[in-house]
Parts: sequence; structure tokens; C-alpha cells
Amino acid sequence: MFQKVLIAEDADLASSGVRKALEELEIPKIEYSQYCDEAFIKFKNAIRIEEPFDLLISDLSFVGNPNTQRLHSGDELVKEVKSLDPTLKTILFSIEDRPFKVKQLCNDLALNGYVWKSNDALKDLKKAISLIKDDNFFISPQLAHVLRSKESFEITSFDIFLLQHLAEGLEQKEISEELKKKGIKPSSTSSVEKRLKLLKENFNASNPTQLVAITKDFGLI
Amino acid sequence: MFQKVLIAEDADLASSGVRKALEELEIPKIEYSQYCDEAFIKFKNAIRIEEPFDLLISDLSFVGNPNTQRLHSGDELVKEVKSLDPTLKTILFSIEDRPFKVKQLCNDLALNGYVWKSNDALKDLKKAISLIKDDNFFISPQLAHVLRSKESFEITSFDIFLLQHLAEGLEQKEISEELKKKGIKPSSTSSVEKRLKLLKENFNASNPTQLVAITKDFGLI
DNA sequence: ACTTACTCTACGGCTACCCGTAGGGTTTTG
DNA sequence: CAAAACCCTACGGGTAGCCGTAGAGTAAGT
Repeated sequence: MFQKVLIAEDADLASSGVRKALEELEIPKIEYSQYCDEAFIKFKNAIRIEEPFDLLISDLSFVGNPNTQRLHSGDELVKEVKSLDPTLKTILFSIEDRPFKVKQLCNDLALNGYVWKSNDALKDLKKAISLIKDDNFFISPQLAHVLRSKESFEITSFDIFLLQHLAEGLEQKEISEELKKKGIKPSSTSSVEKRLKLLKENFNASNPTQLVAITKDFGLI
Repeated sequence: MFQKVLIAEDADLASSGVRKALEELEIPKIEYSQYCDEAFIKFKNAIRIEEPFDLLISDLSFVGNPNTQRLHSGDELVKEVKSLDPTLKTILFSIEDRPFKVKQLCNDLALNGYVWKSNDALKDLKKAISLIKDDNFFISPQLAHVLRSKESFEITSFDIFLLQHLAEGLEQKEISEELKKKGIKPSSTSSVEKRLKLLKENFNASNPTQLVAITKDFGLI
């Protein structure tokens, strides 16, 4: 079992819950940071005194932190600590459930576990820890589907085409006509509708307006 | 009349038209740059040899320029040259017709003239030059309304509220309910509709989706 | 060649958006 | 005080988006 675990979590409610779960697992050394920068410093010091952490459990979004912080989110923290110690096990602990984002995080950060802050968050967290110590990967069951390649959602140039024209104010029928004009294969208004529906589901958008807002934030358009 | 005029314009079609107009006004020295950086260097050199320009006519958007350019658009160029020579007269010559943007440019840059690239662009440009030499301000008549304070469009916190909730996927009826919940005065769906209509007109958006895309680009939300 | 599976397309009912109109309330003007 | 102007609100008809369904076309497997 893990000997020394670092928690990075800004919400006290969440961090106390995580701490309790870890105590129940009889993990001897548990440390906690409210800010990413602080967590990173603790991590570096632990290496320096040759008592390194063997597990990091980090939140994703840290809100209301002072602007002076260098690291603003859990993914940045994970990236930094893994570059210092590639053998470190990491669990991301977040409310984020957008398939696109979850998949991106799991792949880009080479996480060992992704625990979704659902109603069963602590149960999932305990399960994750016991699996990860044997080098297995864990993801909360409600999100497991996003990693199955069959269901996984790839953003295509077709999607970008739709989103860009949507952002330019074209309506679905007009986008369909544009597709026909350019000789792009699926071109019916029905196909445009269907693909936009998938995009909305994938980005948790309830209508095209929100979809454009979200994908603009993602930098897709 | 002006003695030495600098044109900054990337489209040869446009710059040759401007040059012709200036020749018809019997302006002795006319110089031309295709890039903002080049224009700025010409401007500095002219000051150095004590033969400064007394008028700058600049396009707004310079497309397809090499990335190496420091200045990317006409407004940046105007800002730079005015900081070197505050007495310089400047005319912005652009296709930009969005009221919000036009007003912002005229005010922030302290322009002497704004000529809209309409069908009467050269006629307007000549008129602008003759007015400006007597320290008057000129704006193309089709855009004059955007500066009249009575008609001018101010972005209020109410607008930001609407745009943010629109970007979050709420529909008009739901936004109306949010307004009622927060006790904000105009709260009917009809009022929401009407204000959104004005916003769309102001930003040249044809539907809420495009409106969100545009205002996101503006950095409003 | 037939079946199966998948994709693209077409259609119809429902809802949200869009736009003009009109009525009620407050403020401004004469 | 009354008239006018203005703003907020309510309503109704037309249009675009939304969703399920169903049919046509294509590709792969038996």
C-alpha cells in the first residue's frame, strides 16, 4: 500500500473527505495543500529529504486562488510533478465529465486514475487506490465509456467546418448547402443535425449557441 | 493642403485607388507601404531627416502578412505613430462597419477621420482630407450614426448578463426567469428578445449563436 | 447472392426563436 | 393637468432548430 500521499484540493469539504478515506486505508503519511504551487513545493522538498511521495491525488480546478500562483490547475501540477518523478502515481479527482476533456486529461497526463466527483466519489477513490497500487488503471464507471475507442469521439475537420459556419451565423440548411457546394460527402441538413447533436452531447452543450461558446473556449474555432 | 502623405495598405487595388485620389488633390509627396512595420520605419526615418509626414492613411486589417511583423493591424500602427508625433493627422480606411468596433476605434485612437470602404470610398476619402486639413473630423456618412451619443450603443452589465447566460446554454425564457430571480428590472422574455435583437444588430450577428461567437472574440464574455 | 450492419437522407411533429403589434405603466414636455 | 414619449410586458404568427422514425444506398460477412 502507499506510504506517503499528497492531496491537492482547494475545497476543504472535499479534502477532509479524501483524508478520511485515506485514513481508513491506513496510509501512514498524508499531506495536504490548498494551492497547486504549495503542493509542488511540498513535493520537491519530499524528494530533497529523500522521503518522496508515492501518490498524488489532485483536484482539477482551483478557483479563487491568488493571481500570484504559478500553477493554476491540477493538470499543470500533474505535468510538473511527473517531469520530476515519472514513477509517481497520480489520481485526478474532479467534477469534470465532458468526454472530450476527460479523455484528453487521461491520455495527455498519463494518469493512473480518474475519479469523478459523483455521489460515490469516495467509494471510487478507495477502489482507485487499491487498483493503482498494483499498476492498474482506474476510471469512475460512469465515465469509463469515454475511453473505449469504439465510443470515443474524435473531432474531425468536418466538425470544425460545422462549428466555424455555425459561429458565422449560418443556419443548418445553409451549412448543408455549403457542404454540397464544396462537394463534401455528408451534406444533408439531416446529417448536419445529427453530427451537431453528437457534438452537443460530447461537449455537454444544450444548444448550438452554447456549443460554439464551449468550442471557442477549447480553442477549436 | 497636406504636403507628405503615407499610405499603409496591403491590397494593391486599394492603395492604387488611394494614390490616384491623392494625386488628384495635388499632394506632392505620396509614399506607400504594404506592411505596418515598413510604414512605421518610413515614418521614423521621415522624422529623422526632418521631413515628417503630415498625414497617415492606414488600412485596418493586414492579412497574409509574414508572422515576423511586429505590428499586425492599422490600429496598432496608428497608436505607435501618434506616440511619436501627436500632431500627425490620421485617417483609418477600412471595411469595418460594426458600430461597436467603429466607435471604439474613433475614440481610442483619436482619429481625425474614418473612411468606410463603401462604393463611395474614394469620394469620402477626398472629402475627409479636405475637412481634416482644417482640423475637422470626418466619418463616412453611412457610419455617422454610430458616434451620435443618442444612438450610440453602450454595452451594459445587463447585456453581459444576457450574453453570459446565452453562452451557458440558457434559452430566452430561462434567462427571463433568472432575471426575475435576481430582481433585475427588465425581466420579461419580450425584453430579453428586444435587447438581444439590438445586440445582434450592433454586432452584425444574424442569430444568438453568431452573437456569442462575436462577443467572445471581443472578449466581452 | 443474401443477410446484416452502417451511413446518409427525407419527412413530420414539437419547441424555441424571431418579429410585429398592441396595451399598460411611468416619465417628460407643453 | 393633459399629451406625448418612452419603456416594459403580453400575445400571435412565421421560421429555424430539435428529435424520432423510416427509407435508400453502400460495405462487409456468411
